[in-house]
Amino acid sequence: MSLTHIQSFVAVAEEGHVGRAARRLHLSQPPLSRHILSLEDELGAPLFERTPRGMRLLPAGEAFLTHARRILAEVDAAVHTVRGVAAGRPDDS
Amino acid sequence: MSLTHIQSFVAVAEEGHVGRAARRLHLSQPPLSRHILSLEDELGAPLFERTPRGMRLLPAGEAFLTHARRILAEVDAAVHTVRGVAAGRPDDS
DNA sequence: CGACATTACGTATCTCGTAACTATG
DNA sequence: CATAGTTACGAGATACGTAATGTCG
Repeated sequence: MSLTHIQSFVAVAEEGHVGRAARRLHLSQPPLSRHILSLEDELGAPLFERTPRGMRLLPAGEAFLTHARRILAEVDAAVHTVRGVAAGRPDDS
Repeated sequence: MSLTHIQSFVAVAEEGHVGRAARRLHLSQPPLSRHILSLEDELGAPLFERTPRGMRLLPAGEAFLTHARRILAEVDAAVHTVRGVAAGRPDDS
């Protein structure tokens, strides 16, 4: 599992379509589709239901989405905190 | 930044040596050293002070360590939650 | 057949490990 | 000169994009 896969998952969950999420991420559909499949494979469970209209979150996907957002937010916070501390600002982690 | 880099950082922070952390991660020194350098490059600030005895955390590194542990714990929680939900257990995220 | 996702496949990029190098007490 | 980290470099693994292939209403 990589941060890239997690970002891809969040984009697909929010857009409901692989194609639309791909445009948002400046990526083509196939790699993005592979990110999701690889994530599902690694977790051992499907996260989306495939419909002719696109991708709909399954309960496992909803659960993962909550954590995924927290992970990405934490990464962001880490970056900002380190830059702040390195610049001499007090640590607000 | 990747989860691998973050795991590498935590191992080096905890061991205080690249070489020892590399053994713990079943990796050789050079890739591990590169993970740290690449992290520092991406964050725009050094995280460790290099001493003849090994690596000592700088304040920016201490700040990053807190977040890094939180990120890895959150990833772990995500995996367990998804597996639980997929197995029909209620979501305790 | 239209609107999607997925698979095939070749190329570019990344990442590893071995070996060589650098630095410091 | 011993002990640490870093840089060079070639080989194997990854990940991209284009094109082809499902799949389902």
